[in-house]
Amino acid sequence: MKHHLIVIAGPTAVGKTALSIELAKFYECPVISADSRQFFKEMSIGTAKPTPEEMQGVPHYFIDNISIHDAYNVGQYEREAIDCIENLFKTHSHLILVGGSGLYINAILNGVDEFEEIPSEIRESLIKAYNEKGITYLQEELKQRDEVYYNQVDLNNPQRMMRALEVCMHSGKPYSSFRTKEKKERSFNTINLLINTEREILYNRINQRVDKMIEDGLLDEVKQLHPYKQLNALNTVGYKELFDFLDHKISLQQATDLIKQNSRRYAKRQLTWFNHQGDFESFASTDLEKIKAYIDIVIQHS
RNA sequence: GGGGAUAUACCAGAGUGGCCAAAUGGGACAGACUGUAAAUCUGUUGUUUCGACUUCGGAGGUUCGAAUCCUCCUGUCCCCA
Repeated sequence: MKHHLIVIAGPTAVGKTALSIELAKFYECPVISADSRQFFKEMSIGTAKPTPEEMQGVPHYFIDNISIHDAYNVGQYEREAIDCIENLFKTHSHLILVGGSGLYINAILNGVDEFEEIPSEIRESLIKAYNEKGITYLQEELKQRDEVYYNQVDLNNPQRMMRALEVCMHSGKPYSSFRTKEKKERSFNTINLLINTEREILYNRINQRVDKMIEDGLLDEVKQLHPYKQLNALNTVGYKELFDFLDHKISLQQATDLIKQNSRRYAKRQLTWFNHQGDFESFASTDLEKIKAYIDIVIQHS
């Protein structure tokens, strides 16, 4: 019988974590995280990482596995997580994948294309050139090196164009030639669940959770990380706003209001992703019994 | 009690006779997404059967034409008493 990866996706603060732990206890299996910010051991309160008490003894993978000073990316995550999953399936028939990072979940479900690691100097020189010559430089370079992708990308998005350019420059081949977008075959089945709720309820949950984070000492956590605020890992909702407070740019009240607002927007982006990029069965986070029933049916039919 | 200022779309705020359904910013809503992804980027935001129609505190007036000028009313703010 084929193994089953139960995938729990959904917007921030819907209750994915609690649900995943409930299911993990029921199926007696570990949880694998697909949350691009809970990887970092230095970030806990602001990422709503489950505490040891909340985990209730359920083993979790890809939480606290790296440092904010490490370079990390989806490709690496895919390789490591697939390894981890295949290993765990040797001793488990079910596994739970939970997280809100659409791209990372997609890497597990479908895989990302293979790219070589790009030396960081290439990116640095691109950033420098972009800062000096503006976005038209990136557009023109890209048109030269990869007209196919040039016609696909959002030409206003410097991040996307820089990534494409660094691949072109390093490999000598167009970025688009690597983008096969082929779905990878996996050795296990997946059961894709989207946890969602009414917008108003979700927003209330977000607002309350932000207040709770502040009560739980988010500001202290952020103070510790303040010296490293330029690191990419810390370009994160809940952190960047409080850095601005620590830098006397805004008040604490403004910062918490902004965290709430940016979290709401993040949630919306997540929903857009899951609604348009994947094939998920929707549930409310409180539908534990319905979810189990659904999982059973899917397993029986596989 | 006297004097002055102000009233614009969800909010802030431009516009001071026609080029105004009304700049800009914010918010909200919607979308894109393959190594920064909690990131990065985009679109819409009076109604509409897309021809038009109703808007700029309220009521009148001037004008070919008003968010813009005049009169009165209402609200808000400031100064003097």
